[in-house]
Amino acid sequence: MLYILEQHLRQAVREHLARHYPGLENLELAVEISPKPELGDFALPLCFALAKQLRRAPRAIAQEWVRHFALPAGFARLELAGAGYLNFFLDRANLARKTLGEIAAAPRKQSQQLAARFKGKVIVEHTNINPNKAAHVGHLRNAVLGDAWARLLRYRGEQVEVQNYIDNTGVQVADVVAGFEHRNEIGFELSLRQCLLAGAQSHKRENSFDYRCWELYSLVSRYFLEHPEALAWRREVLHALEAGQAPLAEQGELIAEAIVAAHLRTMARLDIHYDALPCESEILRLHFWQRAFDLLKATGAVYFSESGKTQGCWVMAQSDAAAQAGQDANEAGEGKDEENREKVIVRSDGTVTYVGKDIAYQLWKFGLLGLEFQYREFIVAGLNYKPWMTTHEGGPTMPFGHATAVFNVIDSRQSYLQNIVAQALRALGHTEAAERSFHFSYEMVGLTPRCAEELGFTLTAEEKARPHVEVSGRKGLGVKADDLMDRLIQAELPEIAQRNPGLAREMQIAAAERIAMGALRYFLLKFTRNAVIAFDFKDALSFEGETGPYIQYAAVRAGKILDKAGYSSARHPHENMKDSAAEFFAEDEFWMLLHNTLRLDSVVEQCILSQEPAHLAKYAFGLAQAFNNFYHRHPVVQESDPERKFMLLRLVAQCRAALAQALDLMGMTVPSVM
RNA sequence: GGGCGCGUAGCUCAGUUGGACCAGAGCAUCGGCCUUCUAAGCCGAGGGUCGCAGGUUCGAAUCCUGCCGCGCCCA
Repeated sequence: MLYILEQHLRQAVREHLARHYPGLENLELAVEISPKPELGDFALPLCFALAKQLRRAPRAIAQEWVRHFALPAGFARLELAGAGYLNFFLDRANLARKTLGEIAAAPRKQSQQLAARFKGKVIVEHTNINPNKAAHVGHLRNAVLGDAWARLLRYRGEQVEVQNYIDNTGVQVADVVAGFEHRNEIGFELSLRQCLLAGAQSHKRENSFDYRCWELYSLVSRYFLEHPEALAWRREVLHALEAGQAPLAEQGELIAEAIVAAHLRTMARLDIHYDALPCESEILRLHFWQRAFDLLKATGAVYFSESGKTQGCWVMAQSDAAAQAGQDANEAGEGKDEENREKVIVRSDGTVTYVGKDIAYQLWKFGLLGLEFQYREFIVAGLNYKPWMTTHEGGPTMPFGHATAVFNVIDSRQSYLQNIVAQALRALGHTEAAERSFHFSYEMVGLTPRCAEELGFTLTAEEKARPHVEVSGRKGLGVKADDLMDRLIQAELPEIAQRNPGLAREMQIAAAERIAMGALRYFLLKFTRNAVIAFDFKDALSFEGETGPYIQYAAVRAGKILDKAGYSSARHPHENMKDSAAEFFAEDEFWMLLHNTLRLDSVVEQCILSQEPAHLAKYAFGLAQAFNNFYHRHPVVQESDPERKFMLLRLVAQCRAALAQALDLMGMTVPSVM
């Protein structure tokens, strides 16, 4: 609600500017939430900017505003404060009557106030884990960020499609195929068949197929380091994968599918789902790449290199300035800096690089390739939904792709490659698509040296001195996603059992899972995207302070009060508030709390504009803090004045709803008990 | 060599497009609060030359320049 009021205020201010300060109506408008109730609800430092333009004292200008500005509906008054601040006060009682209960009891998937910005479909691509080993905590950050982003966009009213790209013909899968083929040399005891069977039959984590492959992958990687001649295995497998040659290609498919299934189950534990699973194998076999290559050649975006290091390769002209700035590729390339570089797209042996395939994929996402995938339902045991996976064996086409905007959730190390993809779109004349290709980048998750050692790895003195060490699938160094979730649940279960001894075991487990997943998701969302997370079990396993459970706890407490008081919004309709609202919300404490709950849409908008879900995390925590504070000061159920008690209950209901909504946007749920 | 990001309390991090009391939160430390709607909580205390040096501005943690340190990417 505050979002709409803010928009109305902006509109009114603009009109006032146009009428009384012609030529200045396009001045940037900063609208702030006032820090204290005495200073109103919104604050505008506008007069300082006007003072600069008009060369007059800001206070004098502010006085003119106080005299002449016509307040929009919902506002009570305007005051001048400080050296020239304009403080706007809302009509509290009026707003309370309108807004209490505005946030529905059950979380909404879409805001009533916010409208979509993009004209068509928005694709969010995230997760994208190489299907050759178990997911680790770094992958979790990607998926949790991507999922929260998709939820925010949907709430904003966007039509969102979530894709998870499967690189099933790459080096990483090849290495695992080679590992199984040569398991005797590298010292791995089980065959592919045995691993698959054991994984299907056993419930033990260590027997699961993705865990076995994690182990195998690090074994084979180490073997390659010690026996470089063995890299011939990889080349052989890679070739077979790209050509679709049995039996190696079949093994690759088997492995990749089993691992993708595992990843989907892992992510489903966090309530993360995907609409489509486009596979690299289809990019190749359905000749997506060939089409993209033809387009790139026809426009001269890529050319055959006749000499130098890149001789025999198809390359794309590339200058650092262009790659980094993105926009002005041509200008930068022709500047003084002659040092243009060439990015290899097709190697001299005819194989296409990852970027090449990525260009084809990106073109397809925008519907600019002129080719479509075929799909099959990807059925996974124990999964509560069926995503569509691309296939080369025939199947229906689906209305995937054809987006007007694309967000690629990929860590910041790949920003160079992402820029090349955007540059390729531009070179093909698709400037709009290039501008609507967003690299939703984030920093990696590293491990604190202490954490790495806890996992049984010995570090060099140099590594120990670093703030964090990099997770490495090749080294097998990392915290597996399922392990982490298991540990969180394991830590939580005794806690919930102790607090709710009478509760049925299944209910205890369900609550423990919700809390554990909430803790994990919040932990990964509270950092801003460009902060490196130095992972440590101590912080990640915490349930106190700035954590997901803290927020869930506040929501559960609020629910408990409402239950105890037998409150339902149906029994106490808001129209009946009458004058009690004015009296009640004259108290700053209550007003500030209501005000806080009404900020949700503004916060979502801020998240969208800055592409930063962490703002929502901070907001939810702050709201939980405010509610806890209120909770301790006001024993609602004991309140003797019935009119006041109803007002308190309405406020509690409002807080509960706002907390639940904020949690839902982060992919978290409110447990039934805590 | 080029590019991107970071540097804020002992530790981990926030800090909207520069703005109101010359900085906030969590953790950790210390001290209080459970016969009351759950103490996963609340209240309080200590703790910061916002990396350093200049500049722009009525006003800078925030913008510009240079330097130092760390991380990542490209060649």
